Amino acid sequence: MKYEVSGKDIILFEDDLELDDVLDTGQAFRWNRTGENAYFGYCLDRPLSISGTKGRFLLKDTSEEDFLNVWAPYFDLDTDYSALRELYSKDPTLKAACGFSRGIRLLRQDGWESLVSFIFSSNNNITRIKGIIARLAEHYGHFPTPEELSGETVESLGYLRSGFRARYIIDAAQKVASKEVDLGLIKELPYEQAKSELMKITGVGPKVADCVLLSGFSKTEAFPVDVWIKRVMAEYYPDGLPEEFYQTRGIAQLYLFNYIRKFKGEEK
DNA sequence: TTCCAGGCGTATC
DNA sequence: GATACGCATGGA
Repeated sequence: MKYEVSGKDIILFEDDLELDDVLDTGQAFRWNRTGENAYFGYCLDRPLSISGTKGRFLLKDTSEEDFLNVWAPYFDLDTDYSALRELYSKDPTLKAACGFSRGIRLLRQDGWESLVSFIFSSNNNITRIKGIIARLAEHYGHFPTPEELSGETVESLGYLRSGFRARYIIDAAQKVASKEVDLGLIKELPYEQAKSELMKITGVGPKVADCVLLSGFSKTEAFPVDVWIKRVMAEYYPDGLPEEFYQTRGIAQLYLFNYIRKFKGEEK
């Protein structure tokens, strides 16, 4: 990880990163494009303006402490994505996907924020998901805690216009606040058990659970299967993904998802 | 008007 | 355990 401190800014040097590939592809829903290769957004309640491309990035008005404690983990800067792409390139489809969007990384988000976000993602589109989460954070003046949300009702959440998902969010907040679903424990549990725990929440099925485990709990074995990935699997992997990718197949999924959606999606 | 959006819960077999 | 269907909302 290479970086320089420049006054109140951080200059980051990272070849395996493009902001459009990580902040605008449905991994996280709290980033808005402010210009070419420039975004403003949040990790929980920590704001950031970030811009740059082709190996050089500017993180504005932050501190070295926040960079090392918040943003370096968030952008997964300790993981060697060149090595991962080299591994994936043993497979022709993944090789094409890796070449298509080289700037992809896994965003390691907060577990609770990730859980809320992906519950809202169910049978929804990215624009609306972002709108719902923006209204939620604006309403509270910060990203609400499980305790705060557990006191809400379907009626009191009406302003979100989140439809049938409102009751799912309340159920999630209540179970997390009461530790019926212990997010601290989920971090420690192996993938399969962690998935079962999350699925105790109404509105969390296999796909949402995998998204949350991948993004919110760094379980890279989690492999979210949505309609797009179903198409990839049917067309390219009728016998399943090669076993050698199992441990990091969630990251492989990010490349495949972006590839099929942006590239194959045009053909429809 | 109809269809769809990074699914899930429920009923039914 | 597999399959069909409804679900709130809003954009195309």
